[in-house]
Amino acid sequence: MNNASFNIAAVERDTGLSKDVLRMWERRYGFPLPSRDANGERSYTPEQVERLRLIKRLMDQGHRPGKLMATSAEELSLLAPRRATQPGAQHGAPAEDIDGLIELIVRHDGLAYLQAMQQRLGRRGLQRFVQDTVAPLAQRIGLAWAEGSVEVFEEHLFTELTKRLLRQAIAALPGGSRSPRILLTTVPDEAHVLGLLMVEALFALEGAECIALGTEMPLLDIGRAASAHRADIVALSFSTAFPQRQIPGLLEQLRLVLPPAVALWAGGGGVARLARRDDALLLPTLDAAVTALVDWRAARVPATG
Amino acid sequence: MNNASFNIAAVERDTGLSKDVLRMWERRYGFPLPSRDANGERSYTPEQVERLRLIKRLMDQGHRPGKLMATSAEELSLLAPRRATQPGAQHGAPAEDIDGLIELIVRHDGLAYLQAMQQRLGRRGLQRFVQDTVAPLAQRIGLAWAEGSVEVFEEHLFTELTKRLLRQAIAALPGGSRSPRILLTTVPDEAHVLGLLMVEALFALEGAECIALGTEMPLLDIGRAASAHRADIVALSFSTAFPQRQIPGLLEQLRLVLPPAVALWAGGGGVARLARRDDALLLPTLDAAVTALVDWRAARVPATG
DNA sequence: CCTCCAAAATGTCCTAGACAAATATGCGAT
DNA sequence: ATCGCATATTTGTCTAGGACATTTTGGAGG
Repeated sequence: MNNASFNIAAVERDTGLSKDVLRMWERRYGFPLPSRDANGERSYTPEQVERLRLIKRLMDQGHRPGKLMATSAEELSLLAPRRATQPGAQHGAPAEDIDGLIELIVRHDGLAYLQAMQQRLGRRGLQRFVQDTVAPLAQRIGLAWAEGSVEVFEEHLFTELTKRLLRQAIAALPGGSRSPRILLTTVPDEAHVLGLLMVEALFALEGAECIALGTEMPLLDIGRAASAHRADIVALSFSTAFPQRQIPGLLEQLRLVLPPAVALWAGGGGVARLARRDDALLLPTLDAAVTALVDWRAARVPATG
Repeated sequence: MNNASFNIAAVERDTGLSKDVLRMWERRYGFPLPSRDANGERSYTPEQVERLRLIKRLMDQGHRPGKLMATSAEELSLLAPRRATQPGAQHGAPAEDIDGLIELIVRHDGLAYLQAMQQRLGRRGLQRFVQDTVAPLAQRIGLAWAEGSVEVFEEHLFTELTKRLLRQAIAALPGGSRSPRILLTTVPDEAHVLGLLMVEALFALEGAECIALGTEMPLLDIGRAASAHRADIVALSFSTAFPQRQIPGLLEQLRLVLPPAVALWAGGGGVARLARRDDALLLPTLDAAVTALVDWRAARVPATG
């Protein structure tokens, strides 16, 4: 029923592992060992792709490839997340509430999920909704995906529905027109948008002027956009899934293409473990982001006129 | 002011040209010829990156790299789009109206754009708004980008604002619950979502049950999502920017992982030049998509009960 | 228990060759 | 002249294996 075969480009597409890595693993660990097609090119089975996706998931949790390659399929599926959940930021809704929402997602009941969320939003107001419900929910879904208890398409469904909720809520706010003017986006290869939306909601609640440019903006274009929109601040979001090692280089490079007067803020779970820097302000939590906005305003002599 | 340098990975990120291609061009055409850093690794200047982006843009319009490499910067910037605008689908709003909307975008006046669009939506209704305004506007922006008269970040702004409008309009519709159940998504590397939203709006207007899963779903997950949601149809969208040569292989492969009873529809400008196939229904226009939905319903014996 | 250093593990870059697929070109026939 | 077809060229992607910077682990010594 499922005798598809994958060439190396298709495997790269579906696993996110580069061709270089796939070939290197084959050389070093003997896995995956694809058969060859008529042209002598690698041809992977769906089972190999499946195993690679599992391995990728476990690696994102801190496991090392060398060990994983030597592990049998059954043992792999038993491996729990290695890195402890950071216990911070657990204020907010009780865990059962969040679990109930996740339950609706994995039952694929989008309608019920939307209704439940709508209700929470109405009851708590946007600010607390974002901080108490959306943020922990997103974190929990990410964790559940890492454990394997939530499928990729279920995470996509969650993201899509939640995006819609937040966008609607933001649209309902009076358009912020107080300074600062904040440009929101992500770098290429960072497609996660929820973090950006959460912070946009909070900034908009504070009356800041948010310019949301979606995700995956090339660095040179971020620089141009900042100039064109006369932004005071460029705010980037990095999810925990984004390769951390790349972030310092990206910030450094972006700083070089950005007008010096424009502040560079980087937020999201991806920057939590990074060291403080001169060229960018790191905002690992939503609270930190709001504080930064307040501080920014305080630092400016209020032009009362 | 802008003395950043790009390693080959950064160039790949920002231009979309693979490392293989960059090295091959260097070997064959002598451009780009990056300097080397202390480790002997390629180091590109911002000017080279800029020129590569221009070349990529022109190639997407049908120019050949061999010619472009030999052309001077000034000559390059004069090159017009080579492929004629497909003159079809030009019914709808008069060109000046559309140009006016684009004018608002390149002035970076998001608020005015939203208001103008909101007004059009109210006046014409969602269906005509999508077909007469959003579709030609998207096409025109794509063309303008290809010409170089619209920047990447301006296109992002347009997409972002228009997405919000369409999402809001769709959310305001009564949730469709008539069959068929249609799962909407795109394949990995296809991040364009506007086409998907336009067709979602039209399908939702017809009362179909749309399950939007966002973009870039790995093929294996599309198969699982279709089963989990008991979808009747999987609808994919391919923008004109998506490499056409890859589409047939993707459809073939997806067909293999999809339950046989599930129909596979592929729409968007990317499929316009493709030959008819057995394994998937090609829907190059929005009209074709709506027709396909009507036909699908007609083909089923209406369960009147 | 902590700190520091060596060793191992890992990813990314490198060169250079081969070849299939897409596209252009030229030729003969209508 | 124009159409169709065969040949030539152009182009992208794959292959192999080597090198090395960086990160992580593990052990020795304080």
